[in-house]
Amino acid sequence: MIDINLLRENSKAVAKLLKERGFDLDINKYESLEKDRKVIQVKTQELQGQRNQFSKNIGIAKGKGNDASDLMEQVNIIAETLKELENQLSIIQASLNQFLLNIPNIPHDSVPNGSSEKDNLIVKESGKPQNFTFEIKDHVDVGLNHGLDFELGSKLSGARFVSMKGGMAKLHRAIGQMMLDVQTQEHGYEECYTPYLVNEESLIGTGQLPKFSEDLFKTSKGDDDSLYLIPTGEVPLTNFVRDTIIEESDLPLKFTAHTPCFRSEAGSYGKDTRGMIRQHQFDKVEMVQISHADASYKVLDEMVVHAENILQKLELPYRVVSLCKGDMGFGAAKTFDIEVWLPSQNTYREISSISNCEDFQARRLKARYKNLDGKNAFVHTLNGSGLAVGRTLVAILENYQQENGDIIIPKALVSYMGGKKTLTSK
RNA sequence: GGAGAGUUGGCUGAGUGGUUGAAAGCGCCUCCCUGCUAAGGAGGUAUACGGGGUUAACCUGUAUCGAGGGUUCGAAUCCCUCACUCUCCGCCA
Repeated sequence: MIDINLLRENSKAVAKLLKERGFDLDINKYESLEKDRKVIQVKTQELQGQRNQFSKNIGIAKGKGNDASDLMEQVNIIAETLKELENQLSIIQASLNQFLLNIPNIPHDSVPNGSSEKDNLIVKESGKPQNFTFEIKDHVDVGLNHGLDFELGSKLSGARFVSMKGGMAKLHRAIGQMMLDVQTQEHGYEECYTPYLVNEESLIGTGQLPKFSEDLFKTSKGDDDSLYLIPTGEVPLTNFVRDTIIEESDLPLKFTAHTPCFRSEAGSYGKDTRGMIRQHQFDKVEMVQISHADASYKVLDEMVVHAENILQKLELPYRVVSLCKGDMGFGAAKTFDIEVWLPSQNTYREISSISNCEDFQARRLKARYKNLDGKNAFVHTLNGSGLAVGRTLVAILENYQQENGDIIIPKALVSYMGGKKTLTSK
C-alpha cells in the first residue's frame, strides 16, 4: 500500500510515476472519496465528542443523584444523525481502503523505463553457453528415460502437473537441499518451515489480494472458512512480521524456506505448455529479508548475489536483468531477475526474481521497528528466489545432457546424490 | 468431534454498566537525593487516524481492553457470532 499522505500532498506526481509502470490512477475518484471522507469524518467526530460529553455529564448527574432526563433528551437529538454519519463514514473508509489496496507500488528512481520485457536492462552476464557437438534435446525428452513423467502428472491432476521417480526425484530433492544449505550456512538465513495454506490477511499483507485472486488456488472447509495455497514462500515468510514491532538492533531478519508454490496460471493459456517451465505446483527456496529502511537497497544487491551463488556453484550460464517499470510485479519498487541459459530454447529464462518492496508490504502488514527516537517506522521487505527448484532441474537437464542420454550431475550436487556423478539413461 | 476455562497496555495483573485509555506492581525514560546505598524520592511512559498549527515543537478530537455485530444517553464490564489459547475425553500421523 502506498502512503496516503503522498496522494494527499501530490496526487498528480504519484499518478505520473504510476503511469510509467502502466497503472492509471483515477485521481478524480480519489479526490472525491477523500473530500467526502474529510467532511464526514470531521462532522462525525464532532458529534461523537458531543455525545461523549453529554454521557459524561449524565454519569456525573446520576452519581450525585440529580435528574438527568434533560441531558438524555439532548443526546437523543444527535443520536440519529450520528448513526447515519457513522455508517457513511465506515462505507467511505472501506472504499478508500479498497482503492489504496489496489494501487501498485511506486518504482524506484533507478528502475529503467519501459513497458514490457523487451525494455529490461541486462546488468550482468556470467558463464558462456556451451557448444554442443550433437543435436540437443529439451528437458522433456532428456528426462523421459530418467523418471520425469508428465503423463503421470496429468493423469493424477491434469495439465501443468508432473511426477518424478528414481534418480530424477532424487536430483530434484538434492537441488532443494543444496540451495537451502547454501542460504543457511553461507549467507546467514534462518531456516524456516511454514504453513502452505494461509488466510486472506496474509495474502493482503504481501499484496496478492485483493487484486490477484484469480492467480491463486483457494480451498474450502465446510461452507465459509477458506484458506489459500501459497503462490510463493514469500507469503508466509514475510507475514512472520505482520503486526509486530521489531527492535531496530534485531534488523535485518533473514528467513529462508523450501516450500511448494501453487499458481493457477490464469491468463497464461498457451504459454510454456510443454515441460515444467510453468507448472501449477513447483518447489522453491525462498529468501526473505526484513530490513531497515536505510539499508534495503544494499540488501537487495546482496540478495542478488545470494541467488547468483547457487547458479555459480551449479556452473550454469546466466544473466541478471533489471526489470523495467512496466514489467515489475505489483508490490515491487525494484526487481532484478536472474535468467538461466536454456539451450533448447536458445535463450535465457527466469529462474529467480528478487525484489525490494520498500515499505509497500510493511504498511499493509503493520510491520514496524522502533527507531532511536522511540518512534515506530515501517520496515522494508525484500524477497527473492534462491532459487526456483523446478526450473533449476530443467536447466541442469538441458545444460548437462550428454549425447548418449546420460546426465552429468553438477559437482556441487554430487554429495547430495550419494556420490553419484552421472544419471545413466535407461 | 464433545465438555470446561480463558484472551485487558512492554510484562504481571485489577476491574460486572458512568468523570476508566484503563488500579497496582514490574520494566523503561527524565530529574532529585547520595551514609536505609545492588537503596530512596518526584514525574513521565500505548497505537492508529482526523482537525488546527511557522506541517517543527505543540494544541485538540475520535477510535482501540482477541475480532466482528448488538443492547444503552453511556460498554473492558451485558447479549450474539467468530478466531485463538489452555485442560479433560474421543479420534488420528
